[in-house]
Amino acid sequence: MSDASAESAASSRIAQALRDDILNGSIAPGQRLRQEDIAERLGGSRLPVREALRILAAEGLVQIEPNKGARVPLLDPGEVETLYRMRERLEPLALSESMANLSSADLVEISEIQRRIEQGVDVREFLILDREFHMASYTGCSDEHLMLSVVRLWNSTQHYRRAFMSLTGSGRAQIVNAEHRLLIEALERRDTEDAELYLLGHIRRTRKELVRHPEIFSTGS
Amino acid sequence: MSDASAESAASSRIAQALRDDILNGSIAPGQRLRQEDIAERLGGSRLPVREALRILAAEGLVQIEPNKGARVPLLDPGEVETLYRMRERLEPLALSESMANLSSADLVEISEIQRRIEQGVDVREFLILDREFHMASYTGCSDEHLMLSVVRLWNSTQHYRRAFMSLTGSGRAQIVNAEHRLLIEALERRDTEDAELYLLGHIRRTRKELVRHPEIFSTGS
DNA sequence: TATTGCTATTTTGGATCCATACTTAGGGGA
DNA sequence: TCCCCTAAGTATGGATCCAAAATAGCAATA
Repeated sequence: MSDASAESAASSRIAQALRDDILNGSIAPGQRLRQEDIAERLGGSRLPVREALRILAAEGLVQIEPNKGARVPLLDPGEVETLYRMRERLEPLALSESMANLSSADLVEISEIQRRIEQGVDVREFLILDREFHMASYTGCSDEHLMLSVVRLWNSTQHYRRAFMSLTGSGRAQIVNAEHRLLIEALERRDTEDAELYLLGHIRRTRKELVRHPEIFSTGS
Repeated sequence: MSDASAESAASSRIAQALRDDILNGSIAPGQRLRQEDIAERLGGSRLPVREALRILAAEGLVQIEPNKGARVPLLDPGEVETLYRMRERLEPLALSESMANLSSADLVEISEIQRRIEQGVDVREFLILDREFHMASYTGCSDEHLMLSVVRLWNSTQHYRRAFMSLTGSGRAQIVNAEHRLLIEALERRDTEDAELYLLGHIRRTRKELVRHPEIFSTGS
């Protein structure tokens, strides 16, 4: 996951390590990130750690308060709901920008990811594959600003997606699979309008499910 | 513009100074930002300058390449068009989130800004007032993520807005004023649907005008 | 016993110095 | 004359040290 990019810069390497830790749940929201601890744990001095924290702050993965240090943001239900509303608006745009450039090989890969989702239903695995599925559908979108915004939204909500899945199990798998299948079919028909609509519905339904489970947001650790 | 915020942190102070310079056009897109120059010009050592550049990179005002330093991004027409499409999707959302919390005093202030726009039509002044107008309409939106995204979009496109206005003059002032008036009237009626629609149309029409003037993007400096 | 104020420790912010990578100018060869 | 290669110069990345701010703990008083 990390050896593909040029591993030269120390700050990038540290940022990548912290990013992984935050996204896979090793570092929980609300947790404070002390510069010296990170420097000792990941190697290097405190300076590249500070740069790394700035990089992550730009991605919305940590927030920095002057003289108080960095911590993983702890979001309330309203904030997550707004982040999902932003996804509803931006991701259909990313999809429409992507569709014209999607090769048939891309479509095959998307279908392959969905096939794997329908086989193994481990929560941890689902989170990874579901993200891969949607990101694969955006591979044709070459605009960096737009894709960075989309990634930011996924990053910021990753923890609450995992909390939701861990809580409810994979009971909603059938619905998700149906939505993904409809999306794939629209992509194969090259129907931008339908694809945007299915994607909007998919995200919106997920948002409504999330807000019905406020217990996700209890600081239970 | 800058003495209101707490002037304590050096990196924040430097970031604010650079932000002003970039947004008002003193530093042009494509221009390289040498750390030592900035440190000497604004006071302090190179370290807070590096932090400041990271802050600005998070806002999309500069881009940092490893071992190659920071420069103001030089966008092509396609990128600006996509940024405007993002605005079309996100800003109506920010407006709808804002409207429920807009006081009548807020509405008065918005009208006051528009009144000033219709009086003085200097290009530099228009850019400031137009931005104030729209930001004032979002004051009721308390979501930081959403507002940060909106500000990022305005920042990234600021230079091209100025280039467009400088080129075409204020010939389109009548259309802009009409659109602003329609928006204000919808806000006063507390009609979220209409307000979103007017705002979408306003941004979309601006986008179409921008893409009709590719000469804005010629690197004429 | 609870609260408030002071002190000591921890942690972040900033400055200076060194190493490394890029840039550019100059010279040599085809 | 043009291109490429080399080397000097310049700019960024990183480490260590020092200063300032915040946090936590302790004590004293109401």
